[in-house]
Amino acid sequence: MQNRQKVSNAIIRRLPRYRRYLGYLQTKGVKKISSNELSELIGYTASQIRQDLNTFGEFGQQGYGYEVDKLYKEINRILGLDREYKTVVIGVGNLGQAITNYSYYYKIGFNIVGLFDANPKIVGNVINDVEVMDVSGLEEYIEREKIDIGVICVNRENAQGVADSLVKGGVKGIWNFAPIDLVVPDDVALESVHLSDSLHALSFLIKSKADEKKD
Amino acid sequence: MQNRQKVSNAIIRRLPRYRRYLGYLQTKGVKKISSNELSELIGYTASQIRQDLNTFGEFGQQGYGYEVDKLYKEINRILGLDREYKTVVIGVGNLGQAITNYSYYYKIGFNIVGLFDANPKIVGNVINDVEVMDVSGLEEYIEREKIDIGVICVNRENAQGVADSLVKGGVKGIWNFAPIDLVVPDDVALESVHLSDSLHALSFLIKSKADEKKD
DNA sequence: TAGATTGTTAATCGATTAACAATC
DNA sequence: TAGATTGTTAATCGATTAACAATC
Repeated sequence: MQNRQKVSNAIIRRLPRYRRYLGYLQTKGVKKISSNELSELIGYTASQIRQDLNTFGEFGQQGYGYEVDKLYKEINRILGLDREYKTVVIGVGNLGQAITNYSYYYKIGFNIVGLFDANPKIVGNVINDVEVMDVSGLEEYIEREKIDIGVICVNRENAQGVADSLVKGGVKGIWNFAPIDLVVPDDVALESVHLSDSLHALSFLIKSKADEKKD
Repeated sequence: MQNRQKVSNAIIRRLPRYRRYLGYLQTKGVKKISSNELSELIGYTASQIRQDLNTFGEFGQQGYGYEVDKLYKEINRILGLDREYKTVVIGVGNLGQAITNYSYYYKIGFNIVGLFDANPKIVGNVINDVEVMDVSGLEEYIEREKIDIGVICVNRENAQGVADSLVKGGVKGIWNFAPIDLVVPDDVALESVHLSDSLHALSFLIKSKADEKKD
């Protein structure tokens, strides 16, 4: 119904940030906010904020501003956070466990119902009440349990294979932490967190700032 | 010397990706590559690749292409990966430990020399041969040991305080994993990994793809 | 009503792509 | 030399910002 014209990536990346600030305003008890006030807080121009929001509907009131509670709810709905997602994590090493615990702690609808690993020493362990299963049964499990999201925390070499199993099993989205660009069909959502890319960008920024000082 | 005109964020984000693919080509024994071939592999247009590279110098040879080894080295240099960084991690919970181990494993110059936590039960533990210190001594340690990078893995509430200590101690860059937009002076590099933002973007993408199917 | 602020169109800016001359 | 491919300028595209009419 909403996105007849595709939403640009730039807007998609700003949406979760709007959500964060609106959540913060809620805890502060703020009831209404204008695009100008929000601009000061979040750092985008007021114009951009109004443009962004109007991509999805008319949430404000002329001469008044936006109701914080209402806007927060709308953005949750736009982001698809008004429902629950059955989630599995594949690869229960350090990062996998951290993500599992993180998601467990921060979860707002991302229920980790299954854990998978290839290491027989780890299979059978229980983390946050969920038993670690052998990765060989992944595809069948995804299909049977109608899993929505797979979180890939295995190494680079095994990541594409795991992604293939997830796709065959029928997941709707993949959250990838392996340092590789996965190939998935067009109807499967893919979001990758490339930690090393991020660290290398930091390194570049450090170098740039050092160079600036030399001027 | 290099960036008289500021390098756009879009380019900065592509640089680590060039590095990844060039590293891959190296392991495959590929000696030379043209912007067209690289385009096919990495998914950027050949034109964009040439534009990006020429921001930093002339690395190719007309009529021939680019030498993989040389280009890889150049990009490492551009990214600032031709040196070592003394790094500390603050907050040794699940995520902090995962990042510590990850960095330890993937390190190419990011040496984790110090770990800090506020929890007395964790202080004194040893992880990868590094002892966990009390966060109260952070600033003094940063200054004394001339630490380059601080990795923030504490919760939202304590993140800005830790960042302030890091800045006062004199770090050059901060890698932040807390779900908050930190404020740091202009001469300190800041790179944040907002895991929940990333997960929410995934949620949005899943919803978008579901909506597309309804057409 | 007058003042404020949105929703939306128009103008600007920056990034990407195309084209081609330079040159290996 | 001829063919290939870079380096670089020009054209296009898309995203951001400015402006303002609509309206609460």
